[in-house]
Amino acid sequence: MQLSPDYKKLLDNAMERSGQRSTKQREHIFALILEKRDHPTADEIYARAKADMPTISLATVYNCLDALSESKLVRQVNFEREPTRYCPNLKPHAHFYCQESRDVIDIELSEKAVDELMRSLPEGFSASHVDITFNGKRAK
Amino acid sequence: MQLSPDYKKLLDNAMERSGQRSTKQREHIFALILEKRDHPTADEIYARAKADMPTISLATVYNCLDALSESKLVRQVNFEREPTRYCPNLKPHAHFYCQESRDVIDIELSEKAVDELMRSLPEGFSASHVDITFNGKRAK
DNA sequence: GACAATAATTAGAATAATTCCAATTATTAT
DNA sequence: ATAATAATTGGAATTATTCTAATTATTGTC
Repeated sequence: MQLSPDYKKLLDNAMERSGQRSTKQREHIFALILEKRDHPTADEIYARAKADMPTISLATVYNCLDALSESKLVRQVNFEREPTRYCPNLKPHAHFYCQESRDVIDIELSEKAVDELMRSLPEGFSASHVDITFNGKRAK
Repeated sequence: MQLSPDYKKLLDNAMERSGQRSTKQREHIFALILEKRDHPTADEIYARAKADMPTISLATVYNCLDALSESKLVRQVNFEREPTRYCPNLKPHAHFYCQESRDVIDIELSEKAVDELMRSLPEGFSASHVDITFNGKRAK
């Protein structure tokens, strides 16, 4: 699990911007999430992380995920009564949650759709981001 | 806490449709959620429920909330690392989550916005419902 | 209205997800 | 190299939710 120079720089900058440090563990977790973009939970990330970094602790995984979320390199995604999942797709997008398989799929959104949605916000509300989850089944 | 005849009928029908029974506890919980529409958690609902029904148990609260969710009388709403909250607003709407106060406010959506969003779903995906959460701050 | 069948309720134990803690180690700035 | 600060670690603690087994309520049938 190796972070490309570009992503390494992205991480370093993001950590700096948010007043946090860029550590081996944070690099490793970030690389891991970027590698297999399947919206893993903290536990799954912990399991994967230990393969290359056997001494990492679950508390550190949570800490790294917090650091990455805070600096906006990953997004937290929540589904009904499921543990939080993590997503490194930084483009505006929605999630489709398949109620059968529990798989999560990124759904691209048109600018128009996002615009129209933002227009729904009344005066006095300002949103930093909007989470959109489609719930349903994927046709076979 | 008394359910109006109309809502009582709504509950009875919904329970019947979903093959569940209409009980005192379910009525009480439903009435409670309808009364103060502030998106309470299961714990908050438990606390409120005990005022009029001191012997109700937390397990029953969860059971009632499941029954109500299953029959589509209330919606479950999830925010980042917060316990599930419950919402009795059945009209299509989004939620605004104020990151300062942790308040949740219902946001009405235009048909156009919902349409445009639904159009974003590629072939082969069919959504039964879509959850939309704006995250941000409410201007003073 | 009594009865059997079934489902819901209850209290408490169990589990799952996340956070906290105090000691150690790593990173950063000087 | 040093001091200051932040991150990591393992384990304990906490929080949210689910499970369990015994009791009670509801429903449909006679």
